[in-house]
Amino acid sequence: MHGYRTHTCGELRGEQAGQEVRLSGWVFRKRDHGSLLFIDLRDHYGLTQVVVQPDRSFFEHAQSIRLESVITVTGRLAARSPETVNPDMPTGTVELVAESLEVDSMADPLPFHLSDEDAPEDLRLRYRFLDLRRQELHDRIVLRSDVIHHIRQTMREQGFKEYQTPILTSSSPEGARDYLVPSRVHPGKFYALPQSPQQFKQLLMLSGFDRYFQIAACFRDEDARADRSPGEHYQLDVEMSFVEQDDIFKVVETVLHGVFSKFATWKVDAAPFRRIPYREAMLKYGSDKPDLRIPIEMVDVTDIFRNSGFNAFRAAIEQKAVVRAIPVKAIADRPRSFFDKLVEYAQSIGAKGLAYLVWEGGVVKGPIAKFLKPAELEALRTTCGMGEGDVVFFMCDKEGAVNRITGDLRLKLGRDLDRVEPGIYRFCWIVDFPMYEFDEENKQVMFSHNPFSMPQGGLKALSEQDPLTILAYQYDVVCNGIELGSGAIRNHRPDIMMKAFAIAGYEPDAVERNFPALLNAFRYGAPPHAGIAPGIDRMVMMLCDQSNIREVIAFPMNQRAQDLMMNAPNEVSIKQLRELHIRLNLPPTKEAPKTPPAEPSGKG
RNA sequence: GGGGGCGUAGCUCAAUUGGUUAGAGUCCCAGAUUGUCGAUCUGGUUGUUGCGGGUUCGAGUCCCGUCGCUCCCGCCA
Repeated sequence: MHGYRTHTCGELRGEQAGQEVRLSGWVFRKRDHGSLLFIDLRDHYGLTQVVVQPDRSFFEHAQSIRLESVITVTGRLAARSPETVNPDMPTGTVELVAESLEVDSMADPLPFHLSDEDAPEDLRLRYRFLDLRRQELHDRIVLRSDVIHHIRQTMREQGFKEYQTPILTSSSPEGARDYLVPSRVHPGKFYALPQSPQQFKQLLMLSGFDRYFQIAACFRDEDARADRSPGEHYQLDVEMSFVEQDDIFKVVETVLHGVFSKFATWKVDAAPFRRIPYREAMLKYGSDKPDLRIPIEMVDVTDIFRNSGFNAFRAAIEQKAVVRAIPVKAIADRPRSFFDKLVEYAQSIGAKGLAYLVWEGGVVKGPIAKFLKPAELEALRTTCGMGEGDVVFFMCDKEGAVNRITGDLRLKLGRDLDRVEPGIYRFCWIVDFPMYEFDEENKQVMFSHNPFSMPQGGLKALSEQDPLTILAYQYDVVCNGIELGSGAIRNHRPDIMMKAFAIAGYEPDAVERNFPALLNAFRYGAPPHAGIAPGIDRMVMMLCDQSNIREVIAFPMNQRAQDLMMNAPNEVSIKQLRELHIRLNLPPTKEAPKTPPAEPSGKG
């Protein structure tokens, strides 16, 4: 007989009754009847009830075993009598009658209950190895593994091969903050962890590999959010040669539709996913990652208000403000407090105000109705599709502010009115992103996305158009209001790239210096290529219907980018620092600002 | 860097308007208990109310500061 187990804790059924079996696992629950002891034994696969009879020599020892200790039990598998069957357990028709019992590892009392959902998160993170024993989290990590496996399989089936790329590479000036790794051999020089394998995957295309994918670790030193883990995250990194945008879309639609259909119970939008130009998304949804489950679409009504009697809007429009309508069906019967609170909320997120009109009882009511002529009201009614009982809210401000605030209000209305379509994943592509945007802070034109994207119209557009009107072959895939991934048709022409960077204020030698490999490679025969990188963590998060990304990562860092279990980051020895030619220059600590800075030591 | 929320026993929570010695469940410890499956019953231990200061006759409660966690903004080509 095997030393630890003949079966797992999840597989025994009535058919094996009478057999001699051995199980190993954790003591999940104990029910001590004094002259009879039940132990629910748990492993990765399930739960099996062990019975210890009072005449066994190890009975008292078994009574004293603490929860979560690891034991090995040998005995005869017995069918339970009908009245003692537990229909809630897959193994509920049998139990293991212990003939011998070995404690492999006695557990200390736990810092929190494994059954308890509400343990404080810092405690869960510090004892993540315990937290991971909890069924829900355990299942999510298993699901993550299954999702990744399925993705690899689907990509292989579509003709892709997985290639690895370096983790220690060089820092590049664009994008997020880099994680840096000092070089011992080259004093004063640093490696950077890749923010993504962007340049490597493009180089693989230049090397002729044609169809690349990788479940790639990406490292960005940026602050966390609920859906953004600090430190590292994983992407399904994809790159293809000799393709057009639609080829990328088709591959991604196959993967995403496949994964979401296989692993989720919700319905999934059929491919091809809806395509929405960036400008249209910003107007209709106030966002470049619209939640299409909410049946509210904004409408531009600037022209109707341009010459109206509502002076507040008219004056603002003269100062280049726009007016957007948020039409909402069937809420005229809401109490006054509903509207007051919404106005208050709008102001709290930066709105100057929130006007609205109510179509009720055959007339138009609301704070601004008296300023508008019948023809203007009629125009608003038809433009916004208003009927009896409907309400339209108006927001007037500069376009950026209007988009941000109406986009926020749309999400809030959808949630508060319970109008988010349940049980479905609504996918879309956002396409035609602008190539550049104007950076108000530095008063200059900058890339709005990936600088390696191909501008629509190529060199001609770069030479002749106002940069802010140039679109890029740049696209995002979005699901239920969450950006799952971003990609682009790459710019494989050095001449176009130099021009594109020049517009964003980069001298040619600066471009050469920052991207030497890629630019150089482009001069030796570069295939047109394109790619994308959907986020794995976010995918799994959505499949589990979790709002926090830490819930789908086995060993996540906390919001301040600390691993509380491993105590990372931590101090290193002076010897290590000396080898790296590094001397610390620490800021004064906050607790004791008056004490002089400690000797730059870093012991540990 | 900025804003919001939270912080009471190992864990989950309670504590009237600022008013007695801060309670309950769970865990843990001891005992009882032969069919439970969140077993049950009896008894017991467990507190710098995050920390520091202030107001007050009196602070878990009010005020100020600070620390920690978290959500958001900035940031995330």
